[in-house]
Amino acid sequence: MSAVNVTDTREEEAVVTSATDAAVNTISNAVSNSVSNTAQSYHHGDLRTALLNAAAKRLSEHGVDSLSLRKLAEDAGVSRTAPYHHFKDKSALLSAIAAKGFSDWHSTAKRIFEQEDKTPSARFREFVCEYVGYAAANPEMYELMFGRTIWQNNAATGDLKDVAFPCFQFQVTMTKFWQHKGLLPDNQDALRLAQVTWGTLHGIARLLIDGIYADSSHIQEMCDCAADLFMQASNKA
Amino acid sequence: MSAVNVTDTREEEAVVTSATDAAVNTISNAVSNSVSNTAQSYHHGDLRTALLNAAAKRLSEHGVDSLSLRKLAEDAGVSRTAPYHHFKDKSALLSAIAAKGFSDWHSTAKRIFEQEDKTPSARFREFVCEYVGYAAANPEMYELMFGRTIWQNNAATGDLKDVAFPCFQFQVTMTKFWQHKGLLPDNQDALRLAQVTWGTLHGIARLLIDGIYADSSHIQEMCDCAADLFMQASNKA
DNA sequence: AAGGCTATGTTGACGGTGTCAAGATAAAGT
DNA sequence: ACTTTATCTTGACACCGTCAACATAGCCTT
Repeated sequence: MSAVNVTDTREEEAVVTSATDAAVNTISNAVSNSVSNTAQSYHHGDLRTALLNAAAKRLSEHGVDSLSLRKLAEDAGVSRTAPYHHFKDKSALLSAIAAKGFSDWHSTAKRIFEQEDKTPSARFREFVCEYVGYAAANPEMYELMFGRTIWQNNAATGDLKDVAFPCFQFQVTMTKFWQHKGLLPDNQDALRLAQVTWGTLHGIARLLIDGIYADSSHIQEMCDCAADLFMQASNKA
Repeated sequence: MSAVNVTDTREEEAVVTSATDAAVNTISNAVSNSVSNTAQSYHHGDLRTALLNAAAKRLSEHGVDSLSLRKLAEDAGVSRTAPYHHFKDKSALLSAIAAKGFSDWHSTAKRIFEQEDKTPSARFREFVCEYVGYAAANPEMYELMFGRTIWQNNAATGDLKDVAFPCFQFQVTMTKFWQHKGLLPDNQDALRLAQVTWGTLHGIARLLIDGIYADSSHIQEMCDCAADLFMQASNKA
């Protein structure tokens, strides 16, 4: 890799190596960053989104635990502390990724919910399957979105809350609709019911993701069982 | 604390400090370890359980994220790598703590389930509340037991699985009983139903612990709602 | 009892992490 | 043109898990 003769001082060697890395990474930036193709020397241009992209990639490929600011900085061809000019700390960066996840899921949920050509019952069932399916298909993203990493100690960013809360609210909206349509019992408070139904999906998703006493070959059956259970409950009320 | 004059070599200072710590911790060991009360110089005596105790304490007080082998070793008055003679790695130590948690919970579940003087319905409701209550009261332990830290990549120790699986199995046993008593729908496979009911409790617990759109002041209502839902479902079947 | 085996404890070292402080550079506003 | 501000840099610090090599002490065999 390096043609530099080995010196006895480690500092010099380190400097040379890092300079080489920087050059390599600048090239890879030009390739992956479809915007600018001339090598930018000092300022990156759009480091924030570059970091988020690199993070999303690493997240899906190597899991949330392998996300380090240093690696992301290296991916973006930038020094280790550069990210701090765009994110307060690691948690803030993770929050930003999760925010995109919530935004995406919110859209998906809306799309499913608003399919006028299907019966409410069919949509309800589809929603259940899609929810658990999304979690099982994107375990790392799901883990990040709903894991304690982001939410513990009220560490969630304001930005994150702004995106996540409407997503939660939508769950209540749907619950009310399903209650109205007789798919869910009408004798329960909508908020509580939303928490419980969502809790069920969340719980199933986590048991699947963590591989605790449930495996992905039974997703369909578990979803059907859950949907049946809820819809059966409505017949009594 | 130390009357030793400050020397210019850090190594000496470090040695002195660690020796002092060892003495202090030996005393505290004698207090908490009811077995031996004479100061042991080199060998700890029962480091394994001392580590587990220290871990349990740190876990409940400062959370699972603050658990480091180095701190635990220091708590036990022992050098940083000593724990490796009792646990393969950090994950193994965490597994051992979680195993105790499963064992404890298994006992609690059994006790609730086997109260002959109460109706099955009352016991079911109590079980739901106790489950969520336990999780909310011991969030860090619950997080450790059911979090991905231990289970990801099939990293769970054989010992852990040996304790956890009977715990899971018991959930199925109870489910069958409740189905038989007409508290849960009889037209569903017991395993699936166990996964779904447990998933519900698990999901509610996690939403509460992580503070996601649910807070602990509504535990009772949420548990009642969940119990109602399940029991209502049985009336149709 | 002597000697060796094994369990247990020790320091040293390595590579990894998040984060702060202080300085360098370039862009943007005056 | 000068200054301010945003961005990026290296240096440093305190942690972390873990391996390797060595020290000690208890136990077991002869």
